[in-house]
Amino acid sequence: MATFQSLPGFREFYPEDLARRNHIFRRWRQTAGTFGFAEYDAPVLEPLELYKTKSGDEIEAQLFSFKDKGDREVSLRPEMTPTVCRLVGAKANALKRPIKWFSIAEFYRYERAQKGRLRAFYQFNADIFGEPGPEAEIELIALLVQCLAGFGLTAEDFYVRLSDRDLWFFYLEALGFDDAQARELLGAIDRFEKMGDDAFKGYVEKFGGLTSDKKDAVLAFMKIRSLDALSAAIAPFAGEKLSARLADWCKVLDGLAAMGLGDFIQVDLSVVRGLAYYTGFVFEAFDRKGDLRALAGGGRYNDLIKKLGYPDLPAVGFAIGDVTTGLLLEQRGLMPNFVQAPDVYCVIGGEKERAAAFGDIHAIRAAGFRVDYPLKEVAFGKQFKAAAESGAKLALIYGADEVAKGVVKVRDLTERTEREVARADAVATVRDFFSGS
RNA sequence: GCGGUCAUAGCUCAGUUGGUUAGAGCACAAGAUUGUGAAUCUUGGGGUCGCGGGUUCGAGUCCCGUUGGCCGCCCCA
Repeated sequence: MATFQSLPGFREFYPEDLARRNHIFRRWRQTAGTFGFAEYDAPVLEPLELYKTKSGDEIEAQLFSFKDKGDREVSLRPEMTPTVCRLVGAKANALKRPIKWFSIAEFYRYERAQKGRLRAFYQFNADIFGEPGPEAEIELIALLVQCLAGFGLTAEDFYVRLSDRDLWFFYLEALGFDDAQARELLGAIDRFEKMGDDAFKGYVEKFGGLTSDKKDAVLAFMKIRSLDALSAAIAPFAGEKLSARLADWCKVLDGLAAMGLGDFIQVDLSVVRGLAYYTGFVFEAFDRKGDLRALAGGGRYNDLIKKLGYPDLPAVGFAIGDVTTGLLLEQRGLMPNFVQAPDVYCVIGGEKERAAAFGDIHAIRAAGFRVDYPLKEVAFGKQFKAAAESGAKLALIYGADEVAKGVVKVRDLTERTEREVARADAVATVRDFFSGS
């Protein structure tokens, strides 16, 4: 038994695992490119203060934080948002708007690992800065959908729940709650799906009770699942603010529908997101079966960049995790089986023939084809077996007879046919074979 | 941080009321087989039975602790 293990919640990527990870990353990167997002990267290690400023001192319990040799308080990054806010904030006045950026990076959180949730994981992050209108939400939610649909997932497999913290605050204010009460209630709503009525215990303890008619009003708002129901619910409090907000909602839903993505979107006011810094639209992606935790989450955070000490810059963004995405793709049979098959496998008679084969092997590789061959002298029978098992389409046979004649035997491993070609034509023969197939 | 549950070969697992030197299949390697394909047969390497302690003449098996995995709670950027 091995003496050393990887740390809890950390993964090791054997070649097959890395092939799956790369498949996910490749699709994300390609999709973000088609949406006109530019890729960036940033340090893995950051000053601890960056996260405390953004999320409060309590966050330290969830961080991989420590003191470095220069006595600096540092932390491995638990998320990208503060970092990207710094990058954008530092050059806020020099960057062309809208700023559309994405990254694929590893993050670290000191928490108990569970299904779909590890201590080290990758996220695709996408953000739009400098656009206060709902057009940014359309663009980002469309990107989110395509980052999952690109794997072959459909509206049967996952959906995006869309909600709005601004509307919640308007509504709760109209019901007579102050700001502190409203924030506590949003926390309760966030937990309600899991805990039921117990979710309101914290509020009752803090503010000494919740009348049943007000609680019913909150629950009713939370159960809203359509735009019609939403506009009906806020109609009694109609005002300029609310009608403008409703217009934003129409814009987002109409825009996504015009892109053909209507089936992926579900109005769902029970989504509020745990974090306090979200300021408007918030959204989360889930699998339809509902046996996985969230696939992705995001929303608008217009005040955060200013809070970190930079110019006032509106922002909206989301992140998709690699763990849950991978689980869903496995569940739906959408994770391809990756085999590292060579294009060509060389069968080599003996040490004398090896030199001749080496010349061709290198030339064919230089021409861009994947070539493999046995490193040691092996019986012919074994080599043919190895050639078949390798998954190569073509075998090149360098036996004593062929080398003496100045030819190489080319065997089509699928058709089980073979012919001899002049050694000088070996590269051209391989190229022709693969350009024709 | 809390609770439940599990841990035997690279993988899946068997291992009797505690009893000799811990097994099988798959995988890997060698041979049968020095010129043609996923077969077959033979053979081999691989285990401090997660780790530490205890009970016992004797522990993979029973007890305690610990580490790790999985599931749930807290949290979820």
